[in-house]
Amino acid sequence: MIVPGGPHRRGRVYRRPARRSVLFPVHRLSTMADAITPRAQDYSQWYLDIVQGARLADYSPVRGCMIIRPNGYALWENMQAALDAMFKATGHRNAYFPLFIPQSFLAREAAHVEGFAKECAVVTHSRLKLDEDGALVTDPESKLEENLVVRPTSETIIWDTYSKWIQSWRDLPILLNQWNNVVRWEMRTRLFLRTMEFLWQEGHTAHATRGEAIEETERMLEIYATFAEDWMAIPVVRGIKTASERFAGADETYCIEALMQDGKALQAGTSHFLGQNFAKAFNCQFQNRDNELEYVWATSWGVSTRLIGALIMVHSDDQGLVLPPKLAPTQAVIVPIHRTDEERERVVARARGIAADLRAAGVRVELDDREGFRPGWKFNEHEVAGVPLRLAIGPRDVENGTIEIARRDDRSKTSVPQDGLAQTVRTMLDTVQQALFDRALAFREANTTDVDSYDEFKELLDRRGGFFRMHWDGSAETEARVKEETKATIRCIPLGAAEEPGVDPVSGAPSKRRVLYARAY
RNA sequence: CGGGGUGUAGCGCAGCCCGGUUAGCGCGCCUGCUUUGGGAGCAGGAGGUCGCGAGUUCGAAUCUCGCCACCCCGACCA
Repeated sequence: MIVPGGPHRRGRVYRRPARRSVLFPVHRLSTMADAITPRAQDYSQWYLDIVQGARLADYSPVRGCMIIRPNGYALWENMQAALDAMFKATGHRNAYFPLFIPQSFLAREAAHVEGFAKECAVVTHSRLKLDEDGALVTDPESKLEENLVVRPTSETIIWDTYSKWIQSWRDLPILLNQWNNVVRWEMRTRLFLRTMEFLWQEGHTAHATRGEAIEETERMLEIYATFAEDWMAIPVVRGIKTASERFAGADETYCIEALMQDGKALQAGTSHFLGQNFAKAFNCQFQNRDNELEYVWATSWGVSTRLIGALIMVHSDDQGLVLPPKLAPTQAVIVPIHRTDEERERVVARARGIAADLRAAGVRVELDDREGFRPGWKFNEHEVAGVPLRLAIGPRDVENGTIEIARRDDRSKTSVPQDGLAQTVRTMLDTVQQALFDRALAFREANTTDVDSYDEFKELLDRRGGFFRMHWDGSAETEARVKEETKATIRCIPLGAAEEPGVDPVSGAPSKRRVLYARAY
């Protein structure tokens, strides 16, 4: 409802829950006002503290939506740049399709309707008016002929369009991508991981053959996996979803799954082989070389700002955010240290020179010469923000030709010569990037367990979580039973795993292979 | 939608039981001085429709009723 005479704003949405001071007394020292809740104490609060502390996002006046702050958006821009280059390198072009979709479009593909109907924002009117009491209300006169749905994804409007664009095999393939926002009306939301509106990219391709479409689906999955591992430093399992976890309207859903530090899985990207489902729903046919009419084969694939959530949950620690250098908006920050004005002048002059050298060498560097903040305060701020390297330079360093480099990931400090610094920094950034991946991989391996007994599975799942490789008989019933009893789901059937006949420990039925189980976000 | 809780300064809270001047405290913010190699100290200052609306009362943050919002737990999910 709209409150007359003022903006509709009543207190904050998503009030930060009170710290559990009864269970965990938090000694809030005056100097530690923004302390991050330890990860081991309360993982959810730790996550929220990092998002707030690193200024990645803020809450919105609308429940379930978020404001992405400059630090968070810069991260997203770096992700976009890397992914976009990979999409272009594989022949894709960007385009833009509208936010609003005629409601009737959603109804065309049966599985699609079922999957999305319950979470659509619907536009029914086109204007507001003031009523007798001066309150702003929707004008009943402006009711739309047909409701518009705010896109939860764009398959329908895209396939309506493709059906107009495609007549001949010569029109294929169509390889498009779009960077946009979508809305899914979620019950429970969490910053970055699940919000009602989110930013993502959605690729939509049209192909003449089934084989070509499957090849595309797999190619894009591999791009996502490469991006996750090489850029985000997050090891992922490539796999195929079971029927129950499949995208609404897909014949096959491929995914990459990552393991978070609390032992829960996160789906980090999906690539769908849509078969001819949307082509049939939107009557999209082409004439092949033999002059026959055929339905077009489709794929779609996407990753979202949820990746930022993954980044946080895989690498960060109790000091705050930890970012992989390749995606960090600022890769190195220089903090000058000085007492007197004279010292300040000399130190900052040297720091400027160093910053220029680093910048020339392609390092994203920031010189933090703000006045009114003490070095220790700056150290902390950049640490919470996840800047991979911190360079501290004081009067002694200026004299000695040295500089102190502190690594964010392992918090080690070393003093190095200013000579050849650009090379030193670049090498260290590479080292950090690799170290983050290695650490995440070691964690995942230590938390991936082969289990052959349902009891052992349940016990380990409760005790420490992680990925479980367990035999599955392939039935939806067994899958549903495990979900019901343990809240764990089959994250995927890993690709490229050797067939390994065995027995499903849940049902006792024979199984062809192990699948990956976990509790998931 | 069911169960539990909370609304007091930008943030975190006290005050409410037992009504009584100008509603406090910490952090943050502003100004000045001293500081500056790991979250500084002192002094001064700004900042409030006590969620909203009725009622009781000489008097309501405090008592009563109604409403609203949000949080947590459950059913859906990139």
